[in-house]
Amino acid sequence: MKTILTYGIILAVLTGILKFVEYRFLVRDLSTAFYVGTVAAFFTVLGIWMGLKLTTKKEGIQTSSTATNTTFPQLDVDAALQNSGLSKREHEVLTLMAQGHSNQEIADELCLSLNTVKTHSSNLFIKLDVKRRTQAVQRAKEMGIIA
Amino acid sequence: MKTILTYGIILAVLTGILKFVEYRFLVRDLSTAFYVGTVAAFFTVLGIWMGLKLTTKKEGIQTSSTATNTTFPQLDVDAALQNSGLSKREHEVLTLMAQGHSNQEIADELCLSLNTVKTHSSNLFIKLDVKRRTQAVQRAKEMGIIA
DNA sequence: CTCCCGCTCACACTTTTGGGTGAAATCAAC
DNA sequence: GTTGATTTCACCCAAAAGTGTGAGCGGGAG
Repeated sequence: MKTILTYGIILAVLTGILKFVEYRFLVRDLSTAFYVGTVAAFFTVLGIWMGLKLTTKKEGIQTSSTATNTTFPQLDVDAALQNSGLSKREHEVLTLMAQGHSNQEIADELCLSLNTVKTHSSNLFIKLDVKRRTQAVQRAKEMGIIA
Repeated sequence: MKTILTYGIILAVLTGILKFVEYRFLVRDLSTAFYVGTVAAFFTVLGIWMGLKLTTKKEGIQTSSTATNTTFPQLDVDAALQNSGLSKREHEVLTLMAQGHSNQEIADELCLSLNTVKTHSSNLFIKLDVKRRTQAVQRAKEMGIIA
């Protein structure tokens, strides 16, 4: 969540830099091909970097469907949440649950009470129609709603 | 190897498209900002896609064991058990554990006492260096010792 | 504005899980 | 024949997990 926001800010800053470079381009009359190629290469590298960061960051946020991605990863996450029938918080709990964390650890990482985590887990168990957390992880992986 | 070549070809094709778009840009006199922004966004998405493809390569670890052997099937099983460091019973408990069963259910299916299942699970936790059953399932799947 | 839903938390309770110790039988190996 | 690993089980205890109820709060829909 916070990371995506960070990437958004970085992207905005880079767009600003782009404008500046563009200004210099118009003034100094550089080669158009060179300029565009540089921009393309730069943003390709940026994209690769973002991809690396998003995939290696504790598995917490996954795009999960690379083929249909046309804009930004968070839209994919939202779509995954909606078709899973789970709320945002429940999905977060489930994700950490699948990483082998205890309820207490989940509570600490999400800054919640242990009771709240229990409530979320109970609710998502009902929604996933399971009785234990191991089954929930299994089901979630089958449905592709977690990494 | 082949993937890198594929990406190179894709990149070359996209560069060609870029040239074409550039030509259209010079002819039709579109907005420079819009054009550059489009290129930047496009290559950012491309980069993210490449990053995802390049990083999510080694997920599919095969368990093998079943299809290859034609003479002595037990050798495969024994080999899997040995390189996992688990005993036969511990592996059975782990397998059922990964299927989301409770200790009581495992005890029923293996015709064991609940205490025995607990003993086996505790021992396999130590051998897998984990503290919870969810982590054990995770680790076991990483090691490819269960389905 | 009211109602519903999601998020939060508490409290009490049961079940499950995990840790520790001990111990008996078996079986293979040295 | 002793040793070590495995399998089996018991008992107790603590922690974690799960269930049920109730309740306050904030946002979005009607």
